[in-house]
Amino acid sequence: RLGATLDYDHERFTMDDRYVQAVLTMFVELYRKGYIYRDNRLINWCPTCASTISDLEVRYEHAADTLFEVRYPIKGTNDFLHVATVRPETILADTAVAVHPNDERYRHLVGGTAIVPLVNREVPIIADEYVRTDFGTGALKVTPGHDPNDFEIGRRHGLPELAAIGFDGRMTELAGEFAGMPVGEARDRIRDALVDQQLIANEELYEHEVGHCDRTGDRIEPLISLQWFMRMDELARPANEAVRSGRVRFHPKSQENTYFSWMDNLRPWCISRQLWWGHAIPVWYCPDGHQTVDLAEPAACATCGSGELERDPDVLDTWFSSALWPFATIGWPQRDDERLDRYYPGNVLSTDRQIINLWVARMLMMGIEFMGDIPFSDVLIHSTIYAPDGRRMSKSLGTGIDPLELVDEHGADATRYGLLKMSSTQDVRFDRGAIEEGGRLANKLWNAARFALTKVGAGAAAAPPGPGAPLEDRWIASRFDAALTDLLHQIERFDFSAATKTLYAFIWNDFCDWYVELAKRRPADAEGSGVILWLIEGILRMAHPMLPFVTEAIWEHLPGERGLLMLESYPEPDAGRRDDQADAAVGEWIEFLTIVRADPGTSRTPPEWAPDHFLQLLPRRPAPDGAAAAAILSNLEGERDQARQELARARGILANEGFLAKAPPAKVEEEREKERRYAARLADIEARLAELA
RNA sequence: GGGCGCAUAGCUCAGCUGGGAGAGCGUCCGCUUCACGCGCGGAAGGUCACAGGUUCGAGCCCUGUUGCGCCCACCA
Repeated sequence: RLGATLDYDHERFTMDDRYVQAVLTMFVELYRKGYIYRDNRLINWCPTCASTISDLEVRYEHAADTLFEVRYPIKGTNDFLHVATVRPETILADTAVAVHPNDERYRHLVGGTAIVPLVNREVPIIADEYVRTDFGTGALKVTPGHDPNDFEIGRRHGLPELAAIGFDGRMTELAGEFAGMPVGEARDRIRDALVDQQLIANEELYEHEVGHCDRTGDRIEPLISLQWFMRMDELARPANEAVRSGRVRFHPKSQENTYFSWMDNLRPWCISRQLWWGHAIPVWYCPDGHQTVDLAEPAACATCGSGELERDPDVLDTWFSSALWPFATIGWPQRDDERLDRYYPGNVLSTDRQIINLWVARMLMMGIEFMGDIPFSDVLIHSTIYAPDGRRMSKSLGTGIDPLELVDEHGADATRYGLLKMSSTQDVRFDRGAIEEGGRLANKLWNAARFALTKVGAGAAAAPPGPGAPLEDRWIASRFDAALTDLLHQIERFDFSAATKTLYAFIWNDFCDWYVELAKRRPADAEGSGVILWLIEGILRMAHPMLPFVTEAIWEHLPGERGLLMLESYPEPDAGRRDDQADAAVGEWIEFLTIVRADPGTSRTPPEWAPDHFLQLLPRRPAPDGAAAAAILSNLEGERDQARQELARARGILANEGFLAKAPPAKVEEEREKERRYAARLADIEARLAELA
């Protein structure tokens, strides 16, 4: 509906057989290279999804919790070690208490034993650099099973990884009398129990950020689980380098920050998901727990030969399969598709910054790994469009706008133009006015072109203006080349908003307001009609990518046999069309006519060279009645005041010795010239005022 | 907590390496001018968030303040 020129013969769906094969191939190869492995790790668990979710799908939200200061008895003494926690329910899974190695307050306790309250488990008191001496009491309870930091500490010290909370969001058998309770309830009950035993030294309000599931909004439960992971550090290095060296460029460049800040701190990627829908993980297990990784179901276990195999029930994170989109869609891993050579690497990837890390970074890594080259050289991060009131567009808020409705209401060309005009290096609010502008421009072009074509004689052949062509013909050819040059630069810079402005100004102002108005008043002649045809062809080619439908429709009306405009080549700039003399002359005429239109009583006279059809644009002199005379007087007085202000400004600047001494000479001369000009104009106006008086 | 960005005409936004504030829409005043009233001509409208600083000169550079947005982050 938008007129996008896509290759509909090659649609690809992520679950197509060939695409599935590509995904499995990637998994198996990465596994064999040692990047993919299975491990017990702390993962982000969403209780409602009943699945792991990736770090990038965790949304942090503000939460007001209670920070408890809990007393842990120190074995063999009557002393207590105080630790701070917001999650007393995880006490049941504590396997150590940690302090900072340099913390004088606790140094004598390191190596000793603390007793975990309620469960009376004896755990070591350890020293770890991670602990902050200035937070809480400076002593940290270590719960490897339920906290990411603690998990790391636990791995460093070889601590057991216990689970007091299960995948159903309830307390496990480990929790003893609290087993089976939902986490929230358990927290209250455990707090009460601690109070009973006088083990809570303090409670205070604590505000912090807590992870929630991006989809369900559930509070994320960090749990230990056996999952598939992918090691990222080695894969990231060349992808990082590709952007660092400029082989891959982000537009705008500032978006590279997003990329680097993530790429420089990559952690293993948990790629398995406990979902019903997705690419199945190509791993089979035998009763003894050996795993066999292969593209298709193997006949027997690769380790023990057992024929009783069960497939891994998990599926892959959706972004795993997305990472190979640039090459798996055109034939990889088979090499039988010529498009693979022809279209890889591509050039521009256009996307939203939300998925720079989820998708762009991973396509770069996988492209380099499997194709040996970057998948694209330029990453265009386009604007995110917000609703007119500044809120995010979303279904639940009802703030979304359906592009198809826009196409119905304003047309596809208008919608394309409007979106291009709205585009920016930063986020924008949806502006229906931009789309309406596109609609008006399409309408204007349609009318102007059809009218101009009536001036083209039968059998005329498109030809650019020669040296002896009428002034306006040489002028418009010069302007066309300037506009085309600007437009190409703007498109190259991905500055589509500026490009719409260039196109609009050329079509509406130069072509319609001035050229057509001049051309239609001149006597018809065959030579000129070839120029008009040449010009219209050029304009249609130039505007076609932005306004494909209306330009194609006009193209159809051009004389002669022709194919589709969309198959024509794009026009190329030609400095030979530039004409300084025509630019200056018509420029002078436009300036003159603008002044005359604003003040029909002006004493200014048209330039001597102005031909007859130029003069026809002059406004008719107003009848010399009283009202008109008063209007002229008032206009003149306005002009006089303005000239006085300008003169005073120029003189003020020239009176500044610092300016005379330090400003560039050209600048100083510019101001002197202004002083002369406005002094002359002021004298002229005052003379006319005296005359009227 | 760290980082990035934005505050310019009633509205949506442009303003490149610092030299007299722009566009479109909206508003107001005129127009049956042989393409278009989705049009033509004209006009009004801005202490460029605030406070300092650098400079002959700042919307643009520096510092700070206020308000808003986004990204990243494992401080109990």
